[in-house]
Amino acid sequence: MVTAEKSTLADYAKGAVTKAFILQGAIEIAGKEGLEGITIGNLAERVEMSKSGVFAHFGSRDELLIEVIKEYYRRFERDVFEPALSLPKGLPRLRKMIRNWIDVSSDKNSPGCFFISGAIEYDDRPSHIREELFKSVEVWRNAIRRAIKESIEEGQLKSDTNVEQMLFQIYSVVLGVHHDARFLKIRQTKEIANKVIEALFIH
Amino acid sequence: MVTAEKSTLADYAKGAVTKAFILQGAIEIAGKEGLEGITIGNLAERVEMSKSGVFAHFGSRDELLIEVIKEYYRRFERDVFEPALSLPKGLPRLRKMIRNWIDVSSDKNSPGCFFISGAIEYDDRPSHIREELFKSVEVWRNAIRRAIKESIEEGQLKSDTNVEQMLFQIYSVVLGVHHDARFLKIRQTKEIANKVIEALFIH
DNA sequence: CTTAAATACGAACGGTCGTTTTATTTTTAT
DNA sequence: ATAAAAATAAAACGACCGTTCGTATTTAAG
Repeated sequence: MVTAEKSTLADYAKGAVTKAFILQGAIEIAGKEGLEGITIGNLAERVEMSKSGVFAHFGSRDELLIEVIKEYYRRFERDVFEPALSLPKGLPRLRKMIRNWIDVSSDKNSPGCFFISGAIEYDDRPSHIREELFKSVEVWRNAIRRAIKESIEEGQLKSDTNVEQMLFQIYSVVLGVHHDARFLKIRQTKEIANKVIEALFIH
Repeated sequence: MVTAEKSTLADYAKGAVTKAFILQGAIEIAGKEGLEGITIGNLAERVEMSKSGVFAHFGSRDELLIEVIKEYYRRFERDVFEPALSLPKGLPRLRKMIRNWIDVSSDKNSPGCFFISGAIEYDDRPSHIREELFKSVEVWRNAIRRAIKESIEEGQLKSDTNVEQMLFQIYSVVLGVHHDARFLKIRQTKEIANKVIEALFIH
């Protein structure tokens, strides 16, 4: 028998494939019910496995949630950050980052931005989950900081621009988008938000 | 016997006093764990009553949460809105409303703003609780709208001010305050926020 | 003072929670 | 093909969930 099939994608650990499938289900649940809405039970039901089967992949619910956050972070990087890298440093790239972020945060068919919903869920609850979330958020905030600074260096933002204040304003607008689009279900949210962002860059 | 003690505050239904005490405990729990963090069990423990004793005052957990939201709304009105009414119509009053709101949202010793945390908790979950929350938020947003319009009428804001955009910007800033102060625990959040608000009123 | 109503309690219900243990099946490597 | 290892399942655990019921206690009214 020719056993020369060495390392296709499929035989690269059957467990890893299942795990990815479970994480996908978990992200979908968290999109509707929040990270705290993920339970071993409803997740097992969604992926059509036994509770113990799901559980065995993670060892604890905390570890499961941490892996969910890590996976979400990877997707966020892929969908929001990396596509902006094809644009030139400075304002074009910063604009694209924000626009992608707004799209993710307002799209009712995506799970929403876990950085935002998670920040409220783990406001006052010290835990490993909170720490993992905090780490992801900080990486993202640093990416925005860098883009702001590059925009200043390129002469596209005023040289006396307060980076932290600009970051606060950008972050606030996206929080506003998340709120108005998802909770209040206001349709023209994106349009208003884009106007506000543009005004931010003109002054 | 002289039974002429008609209606002091104390004998005005013993049950109402207990109920208020329970709601106070519930608000404290929700401040730390969110509205969904309120359970009959942990609430009963906090107020040192039996589960059934607590339960009897409300008839269902949903009704309990709805009453929590109503009570929170009353306090919000008392602490945030009403104190601003002593200032003249227009920008002074609007400024005070926002300042009070920011104080409530950033103060780590208060339960935080349920309008904000609740909006995320009940993003995608249709329920009576969501409806009650939505109602409260809308009343508050209308109060802000009115104050913005009065500021325009008084000539303190430009006559071509877009009310909905101004509302979006104000709401976004407070969302940012909530986020940065409570999740990120940034200390100078209030200072930055106040600068941003002032900039909003100058242009 | 007596009595009816309001209030609170304790125990139990069926469920779901996260987790553990034991056993079985499926995949992988020799 | 066979043995080792990985993956999944089934069942049960104690804890807590919201809720119900019957009973005791406390309060208010006559």
